[in-house]
Amino acid sequence: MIPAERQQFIRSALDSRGMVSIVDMAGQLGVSQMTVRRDMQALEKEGYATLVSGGAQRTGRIASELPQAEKRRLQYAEKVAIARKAISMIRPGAAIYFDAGTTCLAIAEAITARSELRDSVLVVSNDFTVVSHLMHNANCRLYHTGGEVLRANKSCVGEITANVISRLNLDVAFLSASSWDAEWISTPSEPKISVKLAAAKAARRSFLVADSTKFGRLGFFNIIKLQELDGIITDAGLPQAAQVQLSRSGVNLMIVQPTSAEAPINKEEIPLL
Amino acid sequence: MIPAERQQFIRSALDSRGMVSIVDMAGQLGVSQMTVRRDMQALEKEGYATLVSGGAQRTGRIASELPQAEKRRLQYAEKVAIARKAISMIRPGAAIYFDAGTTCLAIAEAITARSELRDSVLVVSNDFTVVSHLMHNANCRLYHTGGEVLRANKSCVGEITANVISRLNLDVAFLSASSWDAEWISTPSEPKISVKLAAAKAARRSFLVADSTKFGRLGFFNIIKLQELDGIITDAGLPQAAQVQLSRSGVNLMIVQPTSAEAPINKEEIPLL
DNA sequence: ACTATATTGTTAAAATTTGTTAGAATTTTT
DNA sequence: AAAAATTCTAACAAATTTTAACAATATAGT
Repeated sequence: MIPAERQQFIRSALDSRGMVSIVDMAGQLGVSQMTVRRDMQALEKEGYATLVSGGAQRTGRIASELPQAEKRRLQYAEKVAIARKAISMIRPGAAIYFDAGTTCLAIAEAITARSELRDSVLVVSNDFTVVSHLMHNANCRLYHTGGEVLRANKSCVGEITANVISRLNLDVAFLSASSWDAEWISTPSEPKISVKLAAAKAARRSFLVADSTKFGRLGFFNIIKLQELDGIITDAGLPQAAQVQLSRSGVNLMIVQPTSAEAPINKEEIPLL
Repeated sequence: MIPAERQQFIRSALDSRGMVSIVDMAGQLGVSQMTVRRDMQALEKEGYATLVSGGAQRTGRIASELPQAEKRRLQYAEKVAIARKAISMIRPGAAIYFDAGTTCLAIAEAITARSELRDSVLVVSNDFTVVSHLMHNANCRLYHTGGEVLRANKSCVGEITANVISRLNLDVAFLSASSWDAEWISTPSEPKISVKLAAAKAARRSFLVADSTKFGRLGFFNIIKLQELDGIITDAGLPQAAQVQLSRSGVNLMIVQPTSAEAPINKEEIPLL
């Protein structure tokens, strides 16, 4: 990966998140923090970002749009850690399905940081944000599932979506979930069921990727049993009791530790009048 | 492999990725890094790229974003006029297909300006920009066709796309074209053929919407005869001879007059997210 | 076939980029 | 306010990339 590429990655992260930390970028890009710092200095010189303690901030944006609290709520660090683990399941040239959601988006972003994967994989997704990201930041073969557009999710669901997926042969599918417990992945939304089922069936291996805050929540419809998946990737926030119970019931539980610190600390924002 | 061929390979890699590394290209092309470097120097001399550490970067535009925005400004008044006419073919509650392209985007924009249509119609499209616009600015039922993502167009094409469309019942389809003449709509891109054919077949009525500058251009593949469509909506720039010839051959030709009011002012960018 | 010209590969030194460290400065916690 | 943790700076070593010169190979013209 050449310097210009790395800086482009930081620019794109900056665009979608407003600010990024040095530790985070260094982890995702696999380079030293010093290198990231120097890249950010370059971005500052060209006026794209300004350095703040621990990272950089996109210029011409009000920080209160993406405050620290928001980021915590989104469990960003956990998602990056989950993404890092998920990436290790992917070999160059693999055919991958990404379910809708920010966790899967984090995996897609991680892919674009790896030049050996970025252009060799084949990606299918029902999520517009994921497809958009890969459309701009990778050169892999890329498919959208199509289907009925769900505005809230920026994704597609329903029979058409499931039908398209069911005709594919995939190496690995990453499923997201807004609710899961010791036994099931569930959802409140009926048309998502067939989509996730189709993806799990179409892929040789499928994994649930979901941060621990989603655990214990209950959707009205049960989708698939955890045992039927090839693994669950989640963070260490999962209660000890649940970890034991899941492991015992034969689930391949992968717990990741969010190493990279959170976003750079926000200096007090001066409200412009 | 001759030098010109190699440089073309690098050019196209540069087109789709914005930047490429020397090591990458040397590996893919099976030549020494020095040779790739010299090729890139040649590309730099002709102004196609600039050398950066470790590789080369496409000059000008950032990651293929300008072409789309640029296109949008082209023939803008004509497209708005065409859109106005197209809108008159749509009744509230209609099921509509929009082909890819800025002309169809203009129609979609026109729909969101009509409250009696905006939330009652059902829209299907293979264009991400069209879907994104309606996702944000309307509340209608909305479907994306899915399929293989064509980065240059921000749209989907291919067998999957055509197959999804073929299972629909549509009231009206608006087809775009980058090239058409007195007899045929044509395209240089093979996977677009089946998509347009499927849309024309799935819809009770289908129209070609294309500004007159596209007339007389020739794509390698002929797609569909103009007589098979229910109408052509184009602007008054179409040569008089062509107008006569088309009308005589039984084509329902609709000529619109772009008003000067529709000046191509800085139209805001549609967020693709 | 033979020479002239252009293209490609190889190498070594120069320049740049990157990683590592240790101490200074800053921010956060106690 | 002091202590602890983190982040920044600067300097140097290590790795990579660039440059430039030359040898090897290919191509074109006579």
